[in-house]
Amino acid sequence: MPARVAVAADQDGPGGRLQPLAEDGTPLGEPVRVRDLAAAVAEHEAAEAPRWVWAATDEVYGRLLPRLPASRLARCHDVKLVEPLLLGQEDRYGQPRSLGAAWARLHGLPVPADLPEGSAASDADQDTLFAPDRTRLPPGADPLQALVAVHAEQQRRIAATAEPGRIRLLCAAESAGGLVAAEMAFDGLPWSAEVHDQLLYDLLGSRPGGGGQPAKLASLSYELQQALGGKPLNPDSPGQVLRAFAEQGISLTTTRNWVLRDLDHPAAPLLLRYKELSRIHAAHGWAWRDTWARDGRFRPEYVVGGVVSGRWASRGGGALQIPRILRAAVVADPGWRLVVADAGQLEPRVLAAMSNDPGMIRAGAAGDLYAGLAADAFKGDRARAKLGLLGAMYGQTSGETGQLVAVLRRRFPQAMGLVEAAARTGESGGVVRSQLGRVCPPPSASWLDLTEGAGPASDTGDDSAARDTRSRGRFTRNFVIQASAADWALALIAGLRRRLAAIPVATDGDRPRLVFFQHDEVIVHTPAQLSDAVRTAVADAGEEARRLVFGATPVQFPLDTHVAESYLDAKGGSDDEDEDADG
DNA sequence: GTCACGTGCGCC
DNA sequence: AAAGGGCGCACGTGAC
Repeated sequence: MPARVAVAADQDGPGGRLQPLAEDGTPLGEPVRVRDLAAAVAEHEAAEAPRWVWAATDEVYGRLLPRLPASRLARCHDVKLVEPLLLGQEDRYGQPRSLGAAWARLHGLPVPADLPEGSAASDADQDTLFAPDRTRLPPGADPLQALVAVHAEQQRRIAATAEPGRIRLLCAAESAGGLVAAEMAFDGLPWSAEVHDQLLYDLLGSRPGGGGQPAKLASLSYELQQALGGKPLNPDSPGQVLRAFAEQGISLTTTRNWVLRDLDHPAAPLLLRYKELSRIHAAHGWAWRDTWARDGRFRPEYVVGGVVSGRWASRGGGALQIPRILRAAVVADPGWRLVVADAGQLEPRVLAAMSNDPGMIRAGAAGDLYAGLAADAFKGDRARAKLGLLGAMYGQTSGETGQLVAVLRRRFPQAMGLVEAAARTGESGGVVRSQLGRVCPPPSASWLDLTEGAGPASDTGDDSAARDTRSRGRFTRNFVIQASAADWALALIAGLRRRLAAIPVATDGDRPRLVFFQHDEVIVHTPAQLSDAVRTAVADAGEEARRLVFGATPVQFPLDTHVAESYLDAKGGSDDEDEDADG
């Protein structure tokens, strides 16, 4: 029985070719041509559940999904997701990642650039040197043979890394993320047009015809204009707003919210309200829904590995920035529930686990890590403890927060030592890694030019070289935490996906589905009667992720899990998810 | 008209 | 007090 099977779909039509492989990528027998690729894949899956090997999950699996049984596929190896992880291991960061690029490198041929993500391949691919699909193979190359060769090479490269076990896990987790992303795009997030409409009506008034301005915005805009002297004013133009305030004798340098909140002038609250509503109208209004949330599902596109830290990015619809107020529109189907789980205080817990700092471990053991920190070092002032710790992880050094960081440095030397070592590595031009070994990008050539000889210790002032150096330090400081949190989250969704698939269901259509993932939070859409099974799956997956990524750490990564009909209800009224631990 | 950029704000 | 990391998106602005 093959451990793996490589898949190449035909350019058009439902057929394709399969090549059984040994675990190390060696072909077992001859490739098999099939007329119905989805049926053949489903048959293999039922028989032996191999790890599927393909050029890119979003394309191959995305096309198979509609024709696969509801049980879908368990595991894959995504060559295009794995390639940049391995390039990072080999000090070759940033090279093109397509199958064609990897194949060209393997053969010492000119390497094709990656196509811009999201563009239709046929549009962007004006040159005729490479395939019209996104594999970027030259026309002479056989896609299946190229896939088999590149995959075997990737397996060899994984084995050649310093810690093959970790990198193998990282590659598997990233590939599993590809499966999840494709399925979430396919299944969509349940979205109630009725609730969304009601929200928009309450906030903005009736939907304007012809894309005009909603009534509430028009009247706010008029009131604002009157409050600022009565001259015509576009509230969306920061320049005009600043000039209008100046004419009222108020000198501002920016119109940011935090400035306006402290401003004692009748125009300030009007402008704040205008900004709030106009943003909802522009970013998540009727036009947004027409485009992204049709037929009861919000279907964004997720970009696995779209952030260098391993976080996902999204393309279109702002999937990872759904405003809190609109979460009321995320509503389960009748008879179904949303199981919403978020990992509270994930990043400080990651820091505690990575650094093994005894004080931080103690602080987290009681449940609320910030409160524990506060009891230990800030006379119980939780807000200051939280501010200080976030400052330490983000690189804040100035102002009051800088002093809080100094307190933390004395009380939690191991934890602070870890982030500060990461910062120093970055400042001196080095790279840092996540817990599973994801490598951060090296500094750019221009960074090296600019900062040459201008080490942070030799700061002569606030010249741009020193600023760039510090900025690089903040980036690497944060990278070790953010990227390791992403490691954990990927392991979480991979394990959760596997457990959800194992939950027995009455009928095929009634399966729990992972429908949302946002850095440290997941939503599962499930038949109501399976809610408890899903809760268990979430908790078990979190525990498994902890063990896989952090080994024997005593640090817990508790998942705050709620079952509800709407996302808003599940999240409660807290305006700070870190505070959820309080109640 | 398109494009790149800056501003500002949503999320983590 | 406003020199904290990572994103995506809409808008205004200025260059072409």
